[in-house]
Amino acid sequence: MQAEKRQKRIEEYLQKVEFASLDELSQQLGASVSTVRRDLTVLEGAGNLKRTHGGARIINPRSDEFAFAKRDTLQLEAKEAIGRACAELIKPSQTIIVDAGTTVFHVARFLASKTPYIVTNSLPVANLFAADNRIEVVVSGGVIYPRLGVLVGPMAVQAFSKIQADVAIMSAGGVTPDGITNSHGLLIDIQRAMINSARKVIFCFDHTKLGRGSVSPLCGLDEVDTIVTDAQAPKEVVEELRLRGVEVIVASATA
Amino acid sequence: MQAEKRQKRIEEYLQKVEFASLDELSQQLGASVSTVRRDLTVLEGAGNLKRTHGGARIINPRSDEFAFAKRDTLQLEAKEAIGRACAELIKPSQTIIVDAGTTVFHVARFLASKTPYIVTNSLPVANLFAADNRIEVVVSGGVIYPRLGVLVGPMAVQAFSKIQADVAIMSAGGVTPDGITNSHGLLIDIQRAMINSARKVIFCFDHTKLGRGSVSPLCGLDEVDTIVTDAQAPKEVVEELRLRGVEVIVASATA
DNA sequence: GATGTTTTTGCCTCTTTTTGGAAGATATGT
DNA sequence: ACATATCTTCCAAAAAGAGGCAAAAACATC
Repeated sequence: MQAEKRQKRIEEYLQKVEFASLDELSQQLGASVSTVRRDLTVLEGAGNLKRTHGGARIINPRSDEFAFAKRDTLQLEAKEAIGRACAELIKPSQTIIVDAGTTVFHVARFLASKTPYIVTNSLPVANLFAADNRIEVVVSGGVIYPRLGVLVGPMAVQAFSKIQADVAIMSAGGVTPDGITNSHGLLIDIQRAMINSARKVIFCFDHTKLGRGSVSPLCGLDEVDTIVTDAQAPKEVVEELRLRGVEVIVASATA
Repeated sequence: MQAEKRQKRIEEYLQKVEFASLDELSQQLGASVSTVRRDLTVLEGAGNLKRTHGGARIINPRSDEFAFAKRDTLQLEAKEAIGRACAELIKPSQTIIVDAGTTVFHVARFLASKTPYIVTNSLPVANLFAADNRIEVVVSGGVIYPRLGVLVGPMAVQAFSKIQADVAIMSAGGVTPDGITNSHGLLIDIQRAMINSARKVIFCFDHTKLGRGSVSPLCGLDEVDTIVTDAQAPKEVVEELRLRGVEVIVASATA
């Protein structure tokens, strides 16, 4: 792996765990301890890290598990596969609600060819289509939730309550047979408004989220029409979801 | 495959993943590593890439910004001077309406230190502060007007009608002793709402806009408190504006 | 359509950089 | 103070870059 890539992954990893030992990092990156040591020296010079005995600590801990990393190389293929598969479910010229979150962002990337009418509260998604004058994009109002680039608050809720859409493409913290959960309470109201305003509800989950629960309940499976996930999804969870009447699409990672 | 096409694809690919190794690119393009190496040398010369050992990285990872922010080197110094001068008029923690447009965008760049509370309908401005969790930014809803990255339509008008701000920082197509005019009819309703909601109205005009008229009238000079312009502004127009009771600040281009 | 020229491409070799490990020095905890 | 763990420094191996060269492709000319 290349030095830059490795160093970026060190930063990303530390962003999540705040502190990591050299062995841990070495294992995480598949590089030797010496190499990690050298990388840390460089990164410390850049100022984002602080080395400690036996490891490193992030200087500015913004440990937000959902932080939107635009260049989220982690599981990029899986997310692209999900994006492609989910975009295929959309018919041309439909009105589509697009949720925030990295997984849904990757869906949006494949939507352009459908010339959809898009309603979103995600700044990254809005930016994606902003320069494209074939596509009409409505941005909900709201307060920017930093790092995520989502618009939240009553303005956002109201914006989604007032509309009618063909499809809502959404994501959340986790899904179990008991329903879908999310960790950000602020988002729940908005997502509920999205679900209520859409005739069809599609959720996108990468495999790490299947079978996983999160803090706040968002909705039951009966409110979900389709779930799109990637090929590494545990089969038993997929089966369980299908038994509950949800259409589950497993996207294969073909290029 | 042709060199140009290949190089374009390299850029596109790097746009997605930020870094890529030579092997990765070679495989992605179906060309040999040597060829990719040569392409990267060319692209690096063009300035969009930076080569690293074993791969390459895009130079400007914030490519989601709008075209205007980058290619706007025209009168960059003048606009920066205006931006700095205008930002000085703002007191810490004020509520500020920030209009769309390149000139105002440059003001926004200097606002961060005032930790203002910002309300805007400009996506570029929203993006500017999206990652900064010290600053609260409210985005008006609306339909994206492509190319400019402005949110327009009734949602936007309503958003500004409902609020109360300390200052509105605005821009328009031109200003004459008869008043301020703008070319985009869609924007007029929104700008009028901004003016009505703000206790103090500041307009920023680079010198090319002084004394120039545009299509639709926006407001009279009596509704404007302050105009900020750059050092190349024609003196007679500045005088004329001052005679009509407007405070005119001429920003000097000092770094 | 054939032929000669120019450009591009892929491979080879040589040099430079990076990597992983080992040995000794330094720090940490009991 | 001792044992252990961690850091620094150095070196050989591996990976990557640079430049040269011949084959292939593209281009131009007739």
